[in-house]
Amino acid sequence: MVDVEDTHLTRTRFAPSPTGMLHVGAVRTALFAWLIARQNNGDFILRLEDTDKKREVAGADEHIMRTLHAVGLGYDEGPDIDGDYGPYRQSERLDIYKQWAQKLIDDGRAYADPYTAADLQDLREQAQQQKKPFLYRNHRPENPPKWDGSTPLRFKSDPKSYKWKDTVMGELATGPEVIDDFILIKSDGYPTYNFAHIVDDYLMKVSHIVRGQEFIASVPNYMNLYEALALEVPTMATLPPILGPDGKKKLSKRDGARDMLDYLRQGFLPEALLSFIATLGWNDGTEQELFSVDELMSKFSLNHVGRGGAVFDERRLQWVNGSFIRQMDLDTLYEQAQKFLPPEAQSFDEAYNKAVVGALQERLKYFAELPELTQFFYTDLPIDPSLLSEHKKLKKYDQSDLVDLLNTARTALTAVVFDVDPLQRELNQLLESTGEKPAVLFSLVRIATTQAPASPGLAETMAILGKERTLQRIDNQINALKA
RNA sequence: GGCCUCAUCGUCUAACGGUUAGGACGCCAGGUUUUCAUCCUGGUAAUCGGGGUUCGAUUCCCCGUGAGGUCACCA
Repeated sequence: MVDVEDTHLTRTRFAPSPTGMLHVGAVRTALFAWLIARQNNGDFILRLEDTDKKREVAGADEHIMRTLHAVGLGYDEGPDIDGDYGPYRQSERLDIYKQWAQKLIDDGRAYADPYTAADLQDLREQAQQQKKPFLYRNHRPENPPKWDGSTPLRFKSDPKSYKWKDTVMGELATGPEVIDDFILIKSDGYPTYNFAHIVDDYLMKVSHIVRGQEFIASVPNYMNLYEALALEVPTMATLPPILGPDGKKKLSKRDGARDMLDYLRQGFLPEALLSFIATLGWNDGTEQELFSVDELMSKFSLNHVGRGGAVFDERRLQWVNGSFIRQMDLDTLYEQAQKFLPPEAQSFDEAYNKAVVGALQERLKYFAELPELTQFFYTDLPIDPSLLSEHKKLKKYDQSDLVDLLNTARTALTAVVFDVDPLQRELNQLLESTGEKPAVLFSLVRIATTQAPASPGLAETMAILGKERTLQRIDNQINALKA
């Protein structure tokens, strides 16, 4: 009995080859596939396409799995998560491909390639000289030898026109001239992507194929093979490229395509990363700019994915990440940010560190900025005379005036409870009693207590630092000024 | 070169043929009793070109132009 539920189940896959790290482009492909599966209560599969032993990079498989988990794109089946359709590494499915290849041979739809590499090279050059595209099928051998696995096995194509619908790209059409006899199994016994992914997608019951547009030119050939194998063609969604900063070429390592884990290591939030990446090509038609994972889940649609390439703009990512940081509650923020605090933070208690993180929440773009921004909370920085001498207001004051001002402030502060509100009140009081503008008085005290070019609000900063250290630092500044 | 695809501010993008072409990032200016940041206000800036179709084209069609992809025993 046919299980109707089962045949309609949405199953998507992410199928990288383990040749290196995962960058934005790959993660976006994974994200979209993951979203479709999740919104339809379906399954998301990770399949490792490790059929090119020459390009394979040791450890890349682990790296890929780690990245997906870290970024929150969990999969239901994969090399490290058992499912009913494994194994999930193509190198472990060689027998399966052989069987399907044999079926094609038996049907007269596959044959041994008798040419040497040099032969092929010659044929290609001939074609090039005639300014014609090279088609292997024009040189299809009349009596190919029986395939013994020592030579490539080729698909015997059936050239024809195709018209198909791509969920993202729309109606697509090509003529028979793009159909050719491609290699199914290489002479090393491994299948090509072109063959293996079709077999696997069928066996793994994949319903939607989401992939980059570099494959679009091959789709007609895939259709031809699906026909030869009498398989139903899954829904196809072809994503536009993610471009480098020049807005032309596809983003590459050369122009800054970074390992997704780098962003995590730098303190970008997984959810911010996903929100940003999703809007590289997709939007929900409204003016919403930021999306939680739940919102992506309910709002995402392949139909709203644009067809043109999108430039990856890291400044926008920073803004997105900062916005997510600002939305977090302090406990969650602290939990994720604490490991980015400078090493000195270890000798302070949690309440203190949490207060520091809280003070920075309004100005953080990503956590790796934390050490630099919080230095003065953890160590007494040396007096930096340039902070005063280059200050646009303070540089006009005599050192003795500054000393007087600091002394006045110091005295007033001595009697205050070091909490934000009392401190702020006292500071305001000082403004009145000294008749100074905040730009003078507050700047002076702020510089004295932090020795940093920037810091959170003065009252908040002093409250965290505490009375003892604040007064000590003011004294240090006074002494430096007197010397 | 053949084939396929794409084209709105610098960038991400919105606009079921009718809008002063909208929003966001960035940048600039001003504001929020200090700095940096946040936040608020304002400003800057785009429909690749040419033809059609239409009362009316960002939108539909054609031709250019530009860009990208592909034409592997890589995926």
